[in-house]
Amino acid sequence: MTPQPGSAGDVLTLISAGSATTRSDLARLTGLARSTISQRVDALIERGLVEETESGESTGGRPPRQLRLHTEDHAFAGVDLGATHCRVALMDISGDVLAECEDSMLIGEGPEKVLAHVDQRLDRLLGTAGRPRSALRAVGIGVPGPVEFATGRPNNPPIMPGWNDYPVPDYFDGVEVLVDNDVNVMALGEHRNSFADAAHLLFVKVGTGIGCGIVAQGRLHRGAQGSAGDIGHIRVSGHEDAGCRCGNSACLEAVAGGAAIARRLTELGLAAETGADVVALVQAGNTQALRLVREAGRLIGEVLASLVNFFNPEVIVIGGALSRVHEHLLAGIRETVYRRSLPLATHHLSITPSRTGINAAVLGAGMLAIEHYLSPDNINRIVNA
Amino acid sequence: MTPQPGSAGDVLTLISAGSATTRSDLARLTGLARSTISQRVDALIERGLVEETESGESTGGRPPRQLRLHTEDHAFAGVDLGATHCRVALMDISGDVLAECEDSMLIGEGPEKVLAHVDQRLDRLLGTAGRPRSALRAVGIGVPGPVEFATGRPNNPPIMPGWNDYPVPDYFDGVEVLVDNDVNVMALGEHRNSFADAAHLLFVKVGTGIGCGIVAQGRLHRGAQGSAGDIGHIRVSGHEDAGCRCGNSACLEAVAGGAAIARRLTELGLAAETGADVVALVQAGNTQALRLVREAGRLIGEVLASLVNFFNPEVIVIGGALSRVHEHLLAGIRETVYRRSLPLATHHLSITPSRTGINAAVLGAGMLAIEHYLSPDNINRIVNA
DNA sequence: CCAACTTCCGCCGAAGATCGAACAAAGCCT
DNA sequence: AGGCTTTGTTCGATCTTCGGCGGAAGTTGG
Repeated sequence: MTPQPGSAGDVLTLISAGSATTRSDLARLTGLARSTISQRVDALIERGLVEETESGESTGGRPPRQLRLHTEDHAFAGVDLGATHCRVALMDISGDVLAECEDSMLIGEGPEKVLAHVDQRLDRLLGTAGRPRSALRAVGIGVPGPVEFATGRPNNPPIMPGWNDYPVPDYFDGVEVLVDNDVNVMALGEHRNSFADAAHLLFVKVGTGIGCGIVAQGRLHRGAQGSAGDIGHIRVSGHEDAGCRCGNSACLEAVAGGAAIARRLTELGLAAETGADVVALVQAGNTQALRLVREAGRLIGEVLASLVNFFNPEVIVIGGALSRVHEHLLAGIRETVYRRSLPLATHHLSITPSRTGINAAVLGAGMLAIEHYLSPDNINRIVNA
Repeated sequence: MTPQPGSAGDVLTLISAGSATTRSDLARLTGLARSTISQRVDALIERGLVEETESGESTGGRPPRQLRLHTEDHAFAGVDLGATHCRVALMDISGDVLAECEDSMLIGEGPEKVLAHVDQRLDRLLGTAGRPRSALRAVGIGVPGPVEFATGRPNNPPIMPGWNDYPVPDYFDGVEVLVDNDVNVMALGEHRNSFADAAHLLFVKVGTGIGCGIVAQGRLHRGAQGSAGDIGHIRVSGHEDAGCRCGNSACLEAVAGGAAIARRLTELGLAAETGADVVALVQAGNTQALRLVREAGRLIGEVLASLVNFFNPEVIVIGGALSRVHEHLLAGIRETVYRRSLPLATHHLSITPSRTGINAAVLGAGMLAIEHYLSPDNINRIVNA
């Protein structure tokens, strides 16, 4: 047994969160002696996890030496797998993107083909960024379906033929792989990049379908079976005629999802198949499409009103393909939520479009990887190795 | 500054959770050396927090000395304040009830009167249990309205005139006081006493109104403004004519709460004013009442179906006055939830009546107090004092 | 019944970790 | 220039933890 750890991990957590940028900060925040802090910081610097930059501003005395995560030597990746696309971003340990790429790709081709594609892209991005493969510490992957997070196995995903129960992390070796639902990683990405102060956040993805990622107490809530946030099949009133692929009727997704709007537009004689087509029509100023999007917003708002009463989040972020026309979507959502939710819950609630936009998923997947690597347990393991 | 804490709190947490009953258990679970554990346990014993009982079963060698929380010397109280009643339970540090009492009492009489009543009852119970007032370490109070938990001030409670913003903890001195919504403490009580293994639990109280307590990751989720779980004002479809006191229509509470059922029965010519009257009619075998309760179950189930998709709990517990006729209520709830929620979410979901019944709130309020006192930070403070 | 074995637990020296004080460094202020 | 303030390092004292040893207290097997 090694003697006594000495938890350098807690110190690193404060540095990575940006709560502390100097040794003095750390001493104040942890209550430990300055000498102890220095010792721990030295250990982190020696392991290449932290670096000193030039001196900062003096506050009347000796200027403090700034500390930050050592952004060389390590790399992390976020992978966003959609039904028809694959985006990969290589990041340094602070979450900054070093290189990224996007391809169209069919997830239905099965795990081996898709993951081989991902692996190849990882190598290319590492080359672009000039880092060796050995620098890659962890990879986060968001997939369009339910996943058993602990094992990284998709759990009966409806639109991922061939992936059921496939152990994704086993495909890669020498690097830790975390797999989660795409909406969850989008919620994480948006929270960490834009709303890190919010304790409770909902990320609503409105695309072909509708899903929701939940951040509670700053952490992802996945639920008992990892199926939390599946709001696409919540019933909305007054649409009993709308059948859904899940077998029920009046599901939110079946009346307000991108596919549903496209279908309605088709019935009206307009050419629309996907959410993207709907967006194009709205951007072209088509009033029918605009009306339907706003109406979809109201329906989504009806469901969100319930969830606001139940969950009482601080922020609701609207993302996904249809959020490109978020003015109209948000108008409908806000209108309904503020009318139907309790004042106490809505008083400080803000409902905003995604700031990270199309990057929400890759960023979130990368954060999943980085936070896993920076967890105090893992860092103590590294420092005491 | 004191030298170095030495976190005895973590050890105590394991003992109080029942995860460890011997020094060896603790060494195995924490990974610390046996000698270190012994030292910490000694400190806890010296402070009167832990006691040794007689030896346990041998497993082939010297039998271990059993450890448990020292149940003398400390006392905690749980208080359940309702609109018309006051229940107080005195507990030892392990959560066992030493003495309890119940009175009718009108919360509308205002905080001074009500809290004086509570204080007097506390003294009486302490006398019954033969413990001095100084043994009382913390008190948890559940109140029928929203509370700012951090400060213990009710937040515009609709049925607690005179209590708005009243600093409840300040009324008591020499003892820590935690105030929370009654549904939250009921959820905590049910979780800790009956479903401690469940990570995510919902407690639905069906009484005059309808509310929900949320346990996520084993901890209460209160939401951003402390208003989480307010499901009584979620809209249900097909009841737009039912006006609610909140100003909206078709609220769950306005169509499925005890008061709403009573009103419907009155319209049918039956004498019923409160939820208790409804229960009496059902127990007397009245088929109209029975039908309405079952129908209320279906409406509640409709809302819960949405929440199951969203939150994915392991357990839903049904409590409150109407759960006395839970067979009929549950039938309606189960029927709807299993039909309307996704299979992945319902597969391992159990929906059960409250096991702690009328005691849920006092027990939960007491647990709130005990867990506050046993939090590692607090224990380390005590041990290093 | 006794010896060997297993498990539990306290004692103690050694190895770390942490602290606090003293000191050096590096800027600001007068 | 000299004092003040804040930062960071060095160093001995103190505290915590470790791990080995031996005694305690059972079980198992002959």
